[in-house]
Amino acid sequence: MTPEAPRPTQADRRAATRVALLESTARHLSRYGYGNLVLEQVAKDAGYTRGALYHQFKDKQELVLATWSWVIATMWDEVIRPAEAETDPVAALLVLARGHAVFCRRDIARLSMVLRIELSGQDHPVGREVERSYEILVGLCTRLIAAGRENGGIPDGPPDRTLALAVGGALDGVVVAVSGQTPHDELLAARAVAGVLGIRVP
Amino acid sequence: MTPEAPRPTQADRRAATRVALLESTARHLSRYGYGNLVLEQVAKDAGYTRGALYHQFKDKQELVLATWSWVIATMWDEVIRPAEAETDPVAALLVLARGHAVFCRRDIARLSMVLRIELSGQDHPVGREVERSYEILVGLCTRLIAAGRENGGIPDGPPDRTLALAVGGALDGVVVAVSGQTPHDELLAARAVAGVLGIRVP
DNA sequence: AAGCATACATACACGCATGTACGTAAGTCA
DNA sequence: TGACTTACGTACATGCGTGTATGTATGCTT
Repeated sequence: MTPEAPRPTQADRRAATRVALLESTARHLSRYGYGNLVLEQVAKDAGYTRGALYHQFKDKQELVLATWSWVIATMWDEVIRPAEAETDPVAALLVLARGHAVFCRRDIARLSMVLRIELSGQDHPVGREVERSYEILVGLCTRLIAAGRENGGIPDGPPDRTLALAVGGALDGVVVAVSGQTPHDELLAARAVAGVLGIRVP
Repeated sequence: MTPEAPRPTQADRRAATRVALLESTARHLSRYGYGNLVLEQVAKDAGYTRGALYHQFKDKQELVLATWSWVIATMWDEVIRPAEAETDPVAALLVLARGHAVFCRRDIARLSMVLRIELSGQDHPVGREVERSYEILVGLCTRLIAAGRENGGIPDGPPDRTLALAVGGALDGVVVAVSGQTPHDELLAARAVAGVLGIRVP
């Protein structure tokens, strides 16, 4: 028995509908992108109307930003943190690859790529936020690659940052292409990353 | 001196306008996708108005389909044909990777990925056509992989087709991520493909 | 050179999605 | 229990993009 009251309070209702709307937004966003996202469909898919949506979120932009933060937070817990726990940089990068593949087995798989593809280079708040998150990830990869090179685990070649961008791209690309094809997705993601890094395939 | 008349005829004008519109469409499509494609911007960027555009193309859909065919034809000549000329399947796949990277140095780099991401799974004529083209490419990769496995050049692992999908995804992902970063793009594309295939990195 | 066709521009009608204003029912607290 | 707030639905206004109808100038034909 949870410490929550058996009879749901208003705050509970609010939170529940919020999560439903965020999940629905993530699904639709990953399928249709930002521009083609239709709020009526989002609300309907969550079991509500646009009224509920506009009651909880100021506008489309805020809804999407909230969804993005929500997804990123989840991804951070399930993918980034385990990778950071590794001591060896190459191991960390491979854990990242496998974790991302597993993380993307959900319906929200393509969300990150869709938003980056659609809004990168645009002067859009959502695009800026997405790029900011991605920049952090690329920074992490860049540092791991630099460490791996000092370590001797990663051979010389293109600049660290270029390599990091390629790692991210290959990873996203593979995962989107074979999304859900358990268990090959994990292996192939790891292989793609290893290949880009120039190390022996695992 | 070309065999063409020095004074441009109407057919010449029409063809020139058509190419200008197709090029502009490819650029805008690759940046904004299909849904966010604004025909007034496309026409303006080509130096015309929507009037010219609707004079040459029935509607938005036909314009995009024409642009797609045009891009695919170019890609076929510059990427697929050279790859098919190789006798060794692994060599062919690596030529494909490098060729795609070079091909995507243009502004139209992300076009294929953008359209696939946005329209795949939709019941959209453009989406169907894009998937059809992509399917041919995946089929080619699948056959090359099967040959490479009989050959002994590619180790066993995930099904041929799954591997082909991963190859395509990794390739697109890398190329979009490091697009234009000559000469690293070529190397990294080849490495990603090799990694996915499970062969020693080139 | 006159008449017709072509290439392109301009102006208008329509649909669709967003955002907002308002209405209603249920929950909360005195 | 009654006043007030919260959660959500409904209805309307606005903007934007597409498609179409019409206008104009230039190139072709006889």
